Amino acid sequence: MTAERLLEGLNPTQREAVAYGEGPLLVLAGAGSGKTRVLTHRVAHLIGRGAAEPFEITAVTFTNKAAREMRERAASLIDAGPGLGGAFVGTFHRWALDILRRWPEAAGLPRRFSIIDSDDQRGLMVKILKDEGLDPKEYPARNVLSRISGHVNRLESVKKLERRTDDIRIQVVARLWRRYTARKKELGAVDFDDMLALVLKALSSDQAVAASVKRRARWLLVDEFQDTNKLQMKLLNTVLSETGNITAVGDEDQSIYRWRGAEMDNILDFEHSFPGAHVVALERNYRSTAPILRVSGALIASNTRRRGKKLFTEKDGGEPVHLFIAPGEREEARWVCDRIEALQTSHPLGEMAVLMRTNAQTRPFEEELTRRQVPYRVVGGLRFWQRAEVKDALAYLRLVVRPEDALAFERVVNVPARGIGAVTIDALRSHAEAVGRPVPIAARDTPETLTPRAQVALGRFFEILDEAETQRETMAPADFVGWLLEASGLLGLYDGEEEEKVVRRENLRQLATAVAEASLQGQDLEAFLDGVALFEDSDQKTSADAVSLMTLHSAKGLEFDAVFVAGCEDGLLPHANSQKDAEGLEEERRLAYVGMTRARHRLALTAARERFLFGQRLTTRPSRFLAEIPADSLQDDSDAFSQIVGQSWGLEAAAMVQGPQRSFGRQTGLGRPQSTGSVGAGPSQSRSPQRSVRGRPIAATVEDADGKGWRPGDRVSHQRFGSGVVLSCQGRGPGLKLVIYFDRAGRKTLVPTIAKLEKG
DNA sequence: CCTGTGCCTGTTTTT
DNA sequence: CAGGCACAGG
Repeated sequence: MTAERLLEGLNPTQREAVAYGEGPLLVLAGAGSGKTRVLTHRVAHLIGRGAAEPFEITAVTFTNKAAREMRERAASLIDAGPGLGGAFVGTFHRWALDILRRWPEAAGLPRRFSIIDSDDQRGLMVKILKDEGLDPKEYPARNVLSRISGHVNRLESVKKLERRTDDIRIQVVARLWRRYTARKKELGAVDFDDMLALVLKALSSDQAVAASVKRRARWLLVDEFQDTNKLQMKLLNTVLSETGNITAVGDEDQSIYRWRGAEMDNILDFEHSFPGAHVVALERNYRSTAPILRVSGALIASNTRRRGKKLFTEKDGGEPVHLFIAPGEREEARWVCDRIEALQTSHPLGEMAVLMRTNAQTRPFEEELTRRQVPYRVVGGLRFWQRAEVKDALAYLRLVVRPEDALAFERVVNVPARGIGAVTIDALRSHAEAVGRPVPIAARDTPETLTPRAQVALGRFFEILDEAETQRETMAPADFVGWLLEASGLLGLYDGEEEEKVVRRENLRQLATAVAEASLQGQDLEAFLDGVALFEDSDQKTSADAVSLMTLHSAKGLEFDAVFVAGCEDGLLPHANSQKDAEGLEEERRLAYVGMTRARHRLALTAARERFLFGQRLTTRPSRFLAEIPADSLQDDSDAFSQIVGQSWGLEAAAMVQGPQRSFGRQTGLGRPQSTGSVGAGPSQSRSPQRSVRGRPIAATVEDADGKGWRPGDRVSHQRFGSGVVLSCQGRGPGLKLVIYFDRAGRKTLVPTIAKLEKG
């Protein structure tokens, strides 16, 4: 397409962004303002007007989904085929991995290195903790790892940490960090953070590498800029050309990865970091109706950390945003499904989505949709590649590709069970250490310290691997995978007709299919495994006509005709773990905003007054976000009872969410007060609505030292932690401890008399 | 050395 | 409710 044609059909601000010349450019792209359009057109326009050769363009995104879309759309504009004439369009991690695979030695990596996922990371850290004799409760592996990750992403060194001699815990983390780094080096493995950090290392240690990468990044484009962290920012700065041709596209209102190190300052202070930067704001929204924009705009206006922009639409009219407050999560799902079925006549199922804060929330929706035989798909969630049987199969493949892969070896040397247990593995490890070689290589010596039985078993295992090596030469990749699944005995593990086994066999079959597809696209096994490590989904076009269920995080960048944001309850959205500081709360608000702005025509917000949490039925409270939306912008579809209740539960109550909160039964006078001062299972308890737990025994009341009765489900308030709900009671009398889930502070265990707990 | 059972605890979001 | 983990028995 010619350069002029590319500007046609764009609005003035879009055109300005697309046609802008050299130097830093920040495009503030509100939700639905044509961000991808601008990005892809800019890529095409750079080439079309002769400013750039395709291979001088590097465009990075955060998700594979976004990368794929950008690639496809750009390809259709520049008619250079799917290869984009050599332009790089992909995720940060793919970009990094390409560099590391090409120049591993510049980054200090072995020629063949492997990538470890978060499970592997955890496994390594657990071992290190054991080794150090540390209490895993005091130093949870995941926690330690996320702290390390935070340091890496903030460009902080171990040395800096070690200087913090005032804090023993920090010292411990520093030591663990060192050991973790050393362990990865031994294994020839890199984690996600390493990928980016090591590219930085390669760029600074090797001028030739730096020159090559920089040449290809002469025009640098960055999507979702609001989610970049310090490390990524440094990386961008390092490869940036002298003319500073960076195009950053983003929206601070959609920054949702603070927990992963995202620095909103990168977008808020862009002009400061890149002097002379040109800023274009895209505020015209093409996606949503006016009511949807009004509601989402009202919500996000409560945030303080923003540059501030106001989206507008030229579209008139539109369905009002609906609100539905259900008695429980089953009813919530039922209502949503009613709506979905009603909308089905005018919208394809693929254009509808139910969005929620946590993955666990999909359950009732899946059940309800299944019952009604409405096709759905869960996006993200328990990932295909993360399933145990798939990871086992991948471990075999990794061993074939990289025989020295110790992690893969240890994972499957005894899968299926061959009589190689912990004792044998330990012996192999010490032997490996003695000869100074990786475990899987050293294990070939079949050391005599092993029991005869283990020696034989190990021999058989290596026979399989050896044969695999020969088979691989003669077979097509997919056939080879099929053969390996059979020969390894993995498939045999799931013989039988039980549901679970059938599913697992099916998953393994799908893996083989994925390999076949990859090889059709010219990928060999190595490339396939890399793609898997980066979570690149093999299912290219999930155009299936099915309702989408997914988290708010996964929904970013997508759009649907109809969107349901479910679980608008305090502690869930905003999530209890993110309410400790104002920053966390603002991010939750952005998350809700992202969800709402996915909708084109219809948006509904739903909540449940009771919900299963920690295996118990608990009374919930409304999301404070509901109170931040003008009531006249919402159409309350709750049933008559819920509407009365909703007045206090849903809207007014949310407004006073900071203060002490009474349970809904009391406020409305529809239920009886909950066991105030009364002890034992009196009649009042079984009559109040939230007590009637579906077919489950009603928890007994337990007295504290003052004779006050407590039991699971009671709402309580605490001076510091605010309000919450009792999960369980331990002991009685003076020794009574209550496990409480606080809406804001999360889970705590308290002695009621000491903590001065109050009811309500 | 493997497997099964029962207890316990923890539950956010993802490249 | 679920997954992880420790322990006991085969």
